[in-house]
Amino acid sequence: MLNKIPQAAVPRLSLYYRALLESRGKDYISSEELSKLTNFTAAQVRRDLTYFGQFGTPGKGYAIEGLKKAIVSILGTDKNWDVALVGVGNLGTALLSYRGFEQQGFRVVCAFDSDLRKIGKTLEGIKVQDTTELEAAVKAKNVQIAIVATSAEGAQKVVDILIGSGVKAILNFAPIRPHVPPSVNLLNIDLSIELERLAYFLTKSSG
Amino acid sequence: MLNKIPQAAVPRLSLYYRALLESRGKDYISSEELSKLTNFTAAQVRRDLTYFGQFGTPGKGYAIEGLKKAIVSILGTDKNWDVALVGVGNLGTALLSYRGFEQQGFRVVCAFDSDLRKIGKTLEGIKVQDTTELEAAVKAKNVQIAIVATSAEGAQKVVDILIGSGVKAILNFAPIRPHVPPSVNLLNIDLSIELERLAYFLTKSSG
DNA sequence: CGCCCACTGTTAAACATTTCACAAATAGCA
DNA sequence: TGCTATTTGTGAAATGTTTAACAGTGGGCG
Repeated sequence: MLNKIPQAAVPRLSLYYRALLESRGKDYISSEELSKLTNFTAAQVRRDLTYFGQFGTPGKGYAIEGLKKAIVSILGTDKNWDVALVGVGNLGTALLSYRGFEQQGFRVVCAFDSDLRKIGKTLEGIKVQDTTELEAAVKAKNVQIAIVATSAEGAQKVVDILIGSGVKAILNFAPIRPHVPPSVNLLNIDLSIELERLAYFLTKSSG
Repeated sequence: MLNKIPQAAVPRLSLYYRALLESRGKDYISSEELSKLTNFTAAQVRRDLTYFGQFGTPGKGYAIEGLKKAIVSILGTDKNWDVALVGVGNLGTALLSYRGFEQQGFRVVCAFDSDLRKIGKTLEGIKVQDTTELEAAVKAKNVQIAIVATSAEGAQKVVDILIGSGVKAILNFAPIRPHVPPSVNLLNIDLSIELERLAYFLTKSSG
């Protein structure tokens, strides 16, 4: 397997997993069936799966339980990850109460804000700390993942501190593209840009 | 201009625009300078811009104000868009109070939920209506854009109603991939999948 | 006006991803 | 065991995107 894995194959793997969850009551599923459930082509399903290994049985298809276990192990969602949350505004608070985190093995273990009115409050069982304590706390707890939900202004500084504290992956909601070294995994969720994409599509199709 | 525009070029256009906002005090900017501000290559900057037209002056670069106006017009963020919000849970509420919407010409004009405890409440000046009123309200106000922030369970049904009511673009936060006809623009922001991508990157790099 | 310089716009090449088509492999059955 | 029906896994082709290289264009200046 010298082939490099296309970035886009990883989220598709997640979608295959979801489709498998809906396929109760059967032992095997074919790439054809998986393609119908996910709206990808059968060829792509097979190709994608072979990027990560060989999971199928010719003539039968993929053993559903085995494939589910394989995907969970590839994605790493069978492990537990401690997460630091920086920025407890509207979005940060919503993320704190998002139930999906724990289902995927993510546990928010500390939260930070620079707003004095928020520091000291307890949300979802987590006490909000001053951002000045960020580095010490992240190092002490050996946190590897951080979620940045601050304003654009503070975000790069927060990211720098996080990286200096040993964080290896960042999910960034602030509307900037922070600079990070290649060793750090950065994923941007940028609402402004998604809105502009929508506006573009609408403008194009409706004049 | 027979070339088709790569999907990924549109969000890059948004990022170029952001860089231009930071470039006060100059009249012209070169593709080289833009590339440094955005971390793309200069060739890509030029290529991307020509997908949408010819904006530069050889020997000088791009007129900043003119390019800003052009991008705004291409993206359609100079227009005003009325938006319907479905699902006023933690995330929906956070989105309602997100200030970025109005800056980009998006105005949430109605909000819906099926939870009786939320219906009738007023959030950010918007009175939450029962989801049963969705179709009538969207038709009456001729809303073209909807944000879906419901749970996975209700999402497809909500999307069907929205499309039946004339909505042309949907920003979906629910963790499913709704089926929509090709005429409708669907954009998924899927937190679960982003988390799994992060987990994958971490698993790969740290064993 | 004509030359030079800086920079764009574009053609061609490189690279990446997806689709196609089929050989190889397994299960099931006689 | 040998044959057939399925369905995988994968080379090769098609498609799509990015990068590289440079011809052409406009502006500034003598």
